[in-house]
Amino acid sequence: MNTNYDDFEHPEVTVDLVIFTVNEEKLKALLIKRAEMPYANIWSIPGGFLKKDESLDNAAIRVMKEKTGVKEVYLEQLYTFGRPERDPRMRVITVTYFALIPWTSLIPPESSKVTDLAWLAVDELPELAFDHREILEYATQRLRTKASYSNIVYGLLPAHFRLSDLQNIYEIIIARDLDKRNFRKRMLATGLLQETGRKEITGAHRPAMLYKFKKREFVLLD
Amino acid sequence: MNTNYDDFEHPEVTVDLVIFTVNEEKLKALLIKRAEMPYANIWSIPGGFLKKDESLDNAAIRVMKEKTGVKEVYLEQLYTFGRPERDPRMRVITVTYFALIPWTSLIPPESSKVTDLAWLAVDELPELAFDHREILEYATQRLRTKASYSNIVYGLLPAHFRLSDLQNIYEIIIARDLDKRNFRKRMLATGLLQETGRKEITGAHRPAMLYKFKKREFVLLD
DNA sequence: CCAAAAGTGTTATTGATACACCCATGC
DNA sequence: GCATGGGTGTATCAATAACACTTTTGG
Repeated sequence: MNTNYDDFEHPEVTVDLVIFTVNEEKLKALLIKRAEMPYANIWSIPGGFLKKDESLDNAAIRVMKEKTGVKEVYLEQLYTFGRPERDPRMRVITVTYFALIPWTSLIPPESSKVTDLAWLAVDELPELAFDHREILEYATQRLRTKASYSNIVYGLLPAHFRLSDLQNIYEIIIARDLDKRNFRKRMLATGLLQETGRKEITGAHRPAMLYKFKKREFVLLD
Repeated sequence: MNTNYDDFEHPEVTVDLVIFTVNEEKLKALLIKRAEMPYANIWSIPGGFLKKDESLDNAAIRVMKEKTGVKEVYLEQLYTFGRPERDPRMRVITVTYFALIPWTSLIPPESSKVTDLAWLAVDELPELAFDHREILEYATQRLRTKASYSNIVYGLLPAHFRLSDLQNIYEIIIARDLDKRNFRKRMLATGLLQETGRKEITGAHRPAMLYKFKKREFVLLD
């Protein structure tokens, strides 16, 4: 390491989050309308400055708590962006995370009447502040890729769900229809699912078996 | 974003690299023996402070140039580590990269007579400074995973190589023997390889066809 | 002619895909 | 009794895994 500190300056470090959910048959991300310059009134992804003595993961957890009412979340570091001109005010390095939360855990759903927080569909995005579009597209890509070979979609589902809910989430994320019989066969064959015996009682049709994932890795908030 | 700067401090940002090569049938990483406290005389991975107006990628490229004589390198951002106590002197966030270079591109092989730079086998590591063991293990894991579903091992091979060289590299990385016929069949079936017609002329045996990868993604240094 | 690495095919198994009808329930 | 979503099996195809001998060369 170089110890000639004169050649260097300390950049700011922020942690920004791409928080996904699925609702109304769409993959959506939580966005915040900025109040101040630069990019006043432009949508941005939630974030905050890294605090002294706070780990990166804890900063991400803090931002999650500040912006959503959820109790647990699937959270994973995504990528670190640091183009010198990405913030016009000063040098800012941002460590980004992506998070998955089930729509059903949002309290109240479509939280309160704040107009500066919104869940927007990732394929119908408005202009975004800074390099947040690049970040969001990178996160979306990662989610799509990872969903195809792992079971992280549990982060988008409530604890108990029907196989048709699970299939629905997959179809929305990978933007392709799946065959019902093959899907169910494959999912049950993984051994990751467990019947929970109970049956839900919604509409005028046969009630479905509810399942849960045997293992889920969440970060607990509080 | 929070604009109350009093709660925050600017951490240092460094870029650290795990530089891999394969030599003597082993996966090795480039390490540097630290001269100064803390961790004086302890091995560490190469790195440096991020400079003003320098992108993260460019910082990684700069460190590569400083420590190796190679002209091109496979380079990919790995993960960002930021535990508050990871450096006893001050708060340091490190953005890590992993790099792959072919042993044959090192000039001179086992560069010069410096004793503070060494290529050490990743499964026989000494004590490492800071959290560098964690970083190196994370990088090794990522290399192993990625090698199993992509063709990034081209970064460890010279431009022209024999199929047996390629198989050898894979076997070293995934630490498992592969069937020669299946391996060759599968590799040729990908369509990523191209015969280069020429035949090498080493020992007392049938000369091998040399191949090259049709596409390789390198960062060029200089 | 011997040593050393290059090169080459077939069979069995496993996983992925395509595809259509009956079931349980509420109204 | 009808509308709604729940639930099930088989046949084909593609990919993977197991397995052993002949060829070309230098010395």
